[in-house]
Amino acid sequence: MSKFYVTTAIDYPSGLPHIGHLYEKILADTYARWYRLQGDQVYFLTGTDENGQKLQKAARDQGFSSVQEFVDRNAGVFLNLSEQANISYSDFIRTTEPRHQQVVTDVWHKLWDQGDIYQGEYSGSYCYGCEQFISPSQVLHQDGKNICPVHLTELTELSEDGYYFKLSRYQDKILSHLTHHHEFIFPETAYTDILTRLQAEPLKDLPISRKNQGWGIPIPQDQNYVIYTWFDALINYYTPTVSGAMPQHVWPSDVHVIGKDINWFHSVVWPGILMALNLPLPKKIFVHGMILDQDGRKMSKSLGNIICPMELMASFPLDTLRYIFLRSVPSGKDGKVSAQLIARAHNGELANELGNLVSRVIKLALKKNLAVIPPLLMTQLSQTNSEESLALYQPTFIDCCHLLMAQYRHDQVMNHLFAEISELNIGMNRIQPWSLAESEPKLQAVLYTLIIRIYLFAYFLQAFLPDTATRIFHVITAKYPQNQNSTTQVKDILAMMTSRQKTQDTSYLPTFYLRSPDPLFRKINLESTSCQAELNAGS
RNA sequence: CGCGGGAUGGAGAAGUCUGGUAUCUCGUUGGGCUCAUAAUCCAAAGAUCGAGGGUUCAAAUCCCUCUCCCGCAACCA
Repeated sequence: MSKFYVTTAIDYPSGLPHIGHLYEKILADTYARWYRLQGDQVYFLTGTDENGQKLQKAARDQGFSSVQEFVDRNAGVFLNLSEQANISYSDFIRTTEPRHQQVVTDVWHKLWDQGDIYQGEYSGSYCYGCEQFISPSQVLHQDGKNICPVHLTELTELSEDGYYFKLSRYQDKILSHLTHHHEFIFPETAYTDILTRLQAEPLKDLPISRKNQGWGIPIPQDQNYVIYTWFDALINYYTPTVSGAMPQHVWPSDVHVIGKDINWFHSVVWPGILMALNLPLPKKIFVHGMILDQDGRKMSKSLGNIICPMELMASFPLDTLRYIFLRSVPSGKDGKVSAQLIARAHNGELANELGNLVSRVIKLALKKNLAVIPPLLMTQLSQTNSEESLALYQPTFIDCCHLLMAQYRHDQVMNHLFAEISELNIGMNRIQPWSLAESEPKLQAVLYTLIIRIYLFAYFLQAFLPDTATRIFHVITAKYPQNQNSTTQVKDILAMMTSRQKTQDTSYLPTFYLRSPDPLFRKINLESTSCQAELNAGS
């Protein structure tokens, strides 16, 4: 049994969750569920990034006297998002927790002792209004002056003492790791992006301290400073593996699921820190795309096209949202999402194709007095197979899914899975089992084939649409020849099917018990459907 | 000349590396079936593959130029 450690980025709770937060959690959750299904020991970390001056400022602006109180409240909102979305995380980390502060402090000591952290002077454009240095990329230029993008006032050129992480020392190692591990960053575009930037100019050391204004993790030997948020935030992935929440061997992580705006930190800065600590690097940085609005524009407050995840979840079943995020948004690329697109997929692909297939198969069986369907002899089953080309099972199917999941192409796995549904609908129309008499063995053979394939489909669907899978299992239950638990049984069946397909042995196949189904997906009225957020946008 | 991605039937995408009758989904139109959630199945119509030029027997695909859209640009997290 192997382990699988997946993380999301930790959310910065200065504001409310947006649709990207939900998307990222659903992605990570799907991989967690997938590997759990394979029997792996899965660790799934998500959480909140609670340090930084921006939070302190947000708390003050919103009239909170205590930053901690503000942070507690907002972290609760994000925790609630994960709960509402049924995210199967195993640990929720908050960077203000003592366990994290302890690990960060230890890391600081180690890096300081070995000379990877040093004191230096930082100079840049400082804004007294923001009480911080403004990044050169954000500074506005007007009449030869540097202007603060927030306050629109002139910036002051200042220099102050601070602490630096010697990132430059690891330039060659990072570059070498990237060139030798093409698979380190997915997708390709995110990989080349980082690589070209790394090759373009030498790495600069990273300033990792800020003036202590009463919020943040203090620098152990210098209480005048706190640790720069990014430096402590990245370490969150490592924290649970040394603070006892997870076994130590869980590190290195198998995948960090992140958005592209923070790719640099995860693909360059984080490896640098880990190299300095002499720790193995994550196996993969999975950079997902952005959720865009119907017109392909980034959602932003100024455009007024924000879709609130909570309202989305109130308007649509969770599995419908997962379906859109996992299938319609291509893995590693941007994708468009709108209430209309969601409703269309819900009614078409989910209700009409999947929901209706389950319904028509079961109702047909019940009508033919076959509420209990035992497996037939293989000669009878394979007759259906050869004459009507409706196979009991396709051996390449599973290998294909595994391969694609390992390549983080969950969207293509969804395509493969739902191709099953299409094939079964087509096969059923071709064979027309409703015209067969109850007494004909062929009827039972066709129904058995249809049902076992829906059953296996539902088994894999558990990673993607867990609620739907559960409801399919509710109407199709399987009883196995030996009394083993069903999870391992399905894996056994698959193995058996692969190895025994050409033999006559069907003794390992389960008997299916059917129950009259409620609709898996109720239709959504396209006209009346819209999210409150979209109404607000006035579109 | 900062870096990168994109432009393909009405809509959304695949194909581009490794040139060779342009594919899929939705939508539209016609037909079939009646087991099913007015569902499903079959078929048809519809694209000079962003613009221009070049290489080639042959270009969505390779080369050059241009236009438009979108990200990123490391001390904001």
